[in-house]
Amino acid sequence: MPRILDAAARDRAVIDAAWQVIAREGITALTVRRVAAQAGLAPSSLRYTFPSQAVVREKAIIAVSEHLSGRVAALPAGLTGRAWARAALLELLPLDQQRRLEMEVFLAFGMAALADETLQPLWNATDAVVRDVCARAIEAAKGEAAGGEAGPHLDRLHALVDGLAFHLLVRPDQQDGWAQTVIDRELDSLL
Amino acid sequence: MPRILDAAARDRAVIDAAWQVIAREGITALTVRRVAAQAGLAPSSLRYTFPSQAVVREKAIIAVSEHLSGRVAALPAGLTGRAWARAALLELLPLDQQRRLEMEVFLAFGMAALADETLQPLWNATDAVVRDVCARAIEAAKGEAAGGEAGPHLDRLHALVDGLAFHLLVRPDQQDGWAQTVIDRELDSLL
DNA sequence: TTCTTTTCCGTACGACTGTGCGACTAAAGG
DNA sequence: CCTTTAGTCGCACAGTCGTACGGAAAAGAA
Repeated sequence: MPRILDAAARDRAVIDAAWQVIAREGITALTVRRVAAQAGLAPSSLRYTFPSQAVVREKAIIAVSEHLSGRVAALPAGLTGRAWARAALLELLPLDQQRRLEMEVFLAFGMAALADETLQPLWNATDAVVRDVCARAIEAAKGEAAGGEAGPHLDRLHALVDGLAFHLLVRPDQQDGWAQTVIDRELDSLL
Repeated sequence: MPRILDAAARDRAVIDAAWQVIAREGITALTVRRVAAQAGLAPSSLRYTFPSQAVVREKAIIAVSEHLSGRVAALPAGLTGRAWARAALLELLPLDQQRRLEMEVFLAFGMAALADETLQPLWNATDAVVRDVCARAIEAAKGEAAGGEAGPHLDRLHALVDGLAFHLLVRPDQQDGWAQTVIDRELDSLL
């Protein structure tokens, strides 16, 4: 067995290349050849671990949900209650380059999934991660006295978070603290 | 001068075809050949009035802003204050097939414009229409006593409207009055 | 009728796409 | 040394893309 390939590292490199291509050229440009070029591979080499374009798409969107839930799980253990809610929700917004990349891929696939039903289960799973973070943020912010009808609050917060993410991507000429302020007011309104 | 072409009717037909293609197959499939087929034209005939793919894209996104502002302007004249604000904001949500089509095209171009800077001025103009409707809704809901700092409220409402639109597209399995309820609560919170 | 102008469309070209296939290379076991 | 095997990659095929070009068709003007 020669030249053992670190499959996980290869996956990470290719997925990162796919994200870069999506962010720079749009999801239309997510082609085997472009991803391979971005990753520094020959297209035929890329196909050794990603046998088809569909696999590239699938792993790229799955990686978004893994990154999101991983980052929320890695929040400082000391955070509780409203502080945790605030920090968790901010992990869902494109407030730095890394989060911007993730949200760009997330929303691009969300629109793509509208027309490509093979993408829907994967994207819905990622969407469910976001929704779950929102739900836990509501619980945390409300304190122990939770329960009741979380439906309207959750729908509203979830829509607001995705709307904020979209606006931060598409209208980056905002002053810095804007989105945080909106989140803070939303948390206030929960009480 | 033979066979006089109704340029406006042709434009409408082609733009509608482009919208249908985007809604059914995604913005990746917005090709000259597919739009022509959807419009019942030969690709070469389409190019007589739409000389390039870029023109198709441009007219398709411009038409969104025209439809949106036209529909808001056509609201019953009797509506004022909060009732007008509610009705105007609901025109920005995909609550029927026509509005769904418009918002699907609007958001698809919004993501596409992230990677195609030639699309940005046109999409920003459409975004400005949405934002203007939000601003006027805030004024109307607040009553005559307007002025002051509309900034945070506007940013928040605008993000909420686009987030609601996105969620209605992508998670259509909601009970009916959900989005209206969210809008009503948002209008309440303005007072 | 013939002309003239507008509209339509068939055809072709080069570029790019996803994918299949087979040859090649490099390293570990014998 | 040779063999085996995981990994790399060149090449080719068929399909689609945007676009250019030139001729056919249609209808009012003469």
